[in-house]
Amino acid sequence: MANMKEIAKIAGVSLGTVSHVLNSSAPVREPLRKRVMDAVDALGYQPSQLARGLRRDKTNMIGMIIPDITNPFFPAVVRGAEDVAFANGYRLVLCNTDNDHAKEIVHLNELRTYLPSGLIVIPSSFSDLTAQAESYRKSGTAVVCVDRLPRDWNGDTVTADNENGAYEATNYVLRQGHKQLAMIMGPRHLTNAQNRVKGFRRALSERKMHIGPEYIQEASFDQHAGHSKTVLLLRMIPQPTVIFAGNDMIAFGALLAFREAGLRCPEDISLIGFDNLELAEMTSPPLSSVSQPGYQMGTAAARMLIDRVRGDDSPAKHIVLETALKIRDSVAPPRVTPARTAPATSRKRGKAL
Amino acid sequence: MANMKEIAKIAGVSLGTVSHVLNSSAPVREPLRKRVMDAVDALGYQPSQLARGLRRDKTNMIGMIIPDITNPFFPAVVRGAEDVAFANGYRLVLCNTDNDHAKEIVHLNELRTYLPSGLIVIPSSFSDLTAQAESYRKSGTAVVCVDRLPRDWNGDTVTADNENGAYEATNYVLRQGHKQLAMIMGPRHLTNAQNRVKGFRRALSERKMHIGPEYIQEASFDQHAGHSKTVLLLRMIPQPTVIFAGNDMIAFGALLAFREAGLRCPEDISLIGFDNLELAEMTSPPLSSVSQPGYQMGTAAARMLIDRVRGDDSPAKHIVLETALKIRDSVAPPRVTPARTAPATSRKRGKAL
DNA sequence: TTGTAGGCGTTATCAC
DNA sequence: GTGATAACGCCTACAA
Repeated sequence: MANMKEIAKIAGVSLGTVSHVLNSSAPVREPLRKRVMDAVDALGYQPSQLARGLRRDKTNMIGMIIPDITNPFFPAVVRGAEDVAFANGYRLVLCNTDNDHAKEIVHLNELRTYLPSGLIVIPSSFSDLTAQAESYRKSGTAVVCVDRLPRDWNGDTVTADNENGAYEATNYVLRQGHKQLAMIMGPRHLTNAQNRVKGFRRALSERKMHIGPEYIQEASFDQHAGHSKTVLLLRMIPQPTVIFAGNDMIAFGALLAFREAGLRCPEDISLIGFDNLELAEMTSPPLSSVSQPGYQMGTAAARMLIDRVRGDDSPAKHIVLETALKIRDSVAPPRVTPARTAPATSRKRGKAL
Repeated sequence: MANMKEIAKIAGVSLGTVSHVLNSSAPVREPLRKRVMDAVDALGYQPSQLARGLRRDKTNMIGMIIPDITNPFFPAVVRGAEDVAFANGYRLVLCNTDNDHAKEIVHLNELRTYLPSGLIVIPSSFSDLTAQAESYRKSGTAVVCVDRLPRDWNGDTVTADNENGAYEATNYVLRQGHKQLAMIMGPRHLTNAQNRVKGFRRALSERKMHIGPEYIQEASFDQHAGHSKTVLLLRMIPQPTVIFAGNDMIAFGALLAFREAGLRCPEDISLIGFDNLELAEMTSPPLSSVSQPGYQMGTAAARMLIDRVRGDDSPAKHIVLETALKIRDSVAPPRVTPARTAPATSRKRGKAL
């Protein structure tokens, strides 16, 4: 790999001059400048980011930490962040934590030794990310938290309006006449899951409705967990007439459980999700879901981060993006059934009793 | 950030000794060693990967270049690669090319200046990646190509047995009695798409069947393209009774087009995909698809790469992973209809004529 | 077994 | 305007 010294020799100038040309750190007379540029082209020279980073105490990397690249919501966020970062000359270094707190710490620590310009984090838990990130910021590295927030986090954030999204979805379901609602929330310690429950509860209490705590199940944000919690809910009496899934992956799992139980959706039981993944419209039936602008969350986070890197030191910003209810076919009015009795179509129930 | 000099001072030893302790590059007597380790712990010292990389001419990064993080097949491969890389102390730097050749080159060039240990590439096209990668390898950086191969590539590879997978899927469809087949292949220049067509053709020609070239449509590997090519195929006379989609994203688009055209799948028209994404079982109807082990492709690639980094200089290896036909509900025997006439259920056709 | 010193490729500071 | 030169943090001969 060519280096500056070679360029200098070929162009017949000093090393310092090459640097000045490359960084416009000082005006250089045209003929010299041209000779340098020619040599650069001839050798296909690219400055070593390693050396540059070492010297400047900062690289053009932006570290991005996500819980699970396998959940399609996150790639959308990543794409948004990547697009903005790339366009501004930054490169995204992606780290997957697998929702594992320990792995998150390893990544955080190691990433730091690469002196990234900034960090975009979708925390894996409430973690003590705050401490780590604080230390990042002390060393001049910007950090933006996205989607969910760690405990006591007081830096920049980009989130969706989870509470309101859930509130509106719940109201929609209630307007359809449902009385027996259930929710499969995400992990209890994640702020986005918490806020979705909050919206759900608010809609209920505004109508003076109350539901037992067993109708709000906790589950990790994946299909498998969605499936097993749905099985559980279907056994309850009275059986819920609608399930609000904390995210679409959970909803997909629920759909599977319905099918196994011989329940038709939405005739026998309704379902609504959160995220509005691209695939929500492909399922059977097409899933109604609260749309969350993943791509925009990514672009917003990256833009904010880059502003910080470039010197914006205003107080912490909190961007909250709107959600939108996407109505498809998975919610219908409940069947009319005698109170306190589960619908006759529930095969599972027969077994459970 | 603490550095070795500080450690040396606190531990009361020289800088060299610290290095020796950290890298076991020379035996150090226990008391000294302990003092050094204590200082390391006390300061939470982590060696600068930047400086280390500069000095060693190699970092612990593995660059991974993928076409589109948004297609769920790729994240699976990434996860596989990440898991193996992480477990071996390497960090994956993910770059998204957006199927854009120019972006691929930018990433390739820039990544190199970070001196990664190796590169895992899912090429965005037949590109002249070969030239670039050759130059990587000359500088001692291992490169493994996954899923699709660039023209004239003669280095290590990990692919699925695309031809055979397509061959078996086609045979399955033929056994169901279909005579009017169509295929929406992926991009013509991608080797995986080519091989799937090859398998498709082989199955046909073994039964002495012939189909017109207009029944093999080219499309990029996404839902949108799948949709529009399906619309096109549905207008043809005779209308195909089954569509073989080059991948599941295309199949999802086809499903949407069926729905718009008022065609029921599989009663009116059958469909089969490739990849067997997790969501294939969630669609309406659940999609039959050729399963491709994405995660394993990732682990195999990473393992191979790490072996190379560690000195394996045997001749180029080519790992080909088996596919498996996953039968669900999207293929049924064709309707019995008068020859040369499209089924009466095709509304689109009415318009097209 | 420990310590010293040179250099990896840059950039920044300062003479000229 | 241009060109030396000293860091940045680390590793590694080699000397002690």
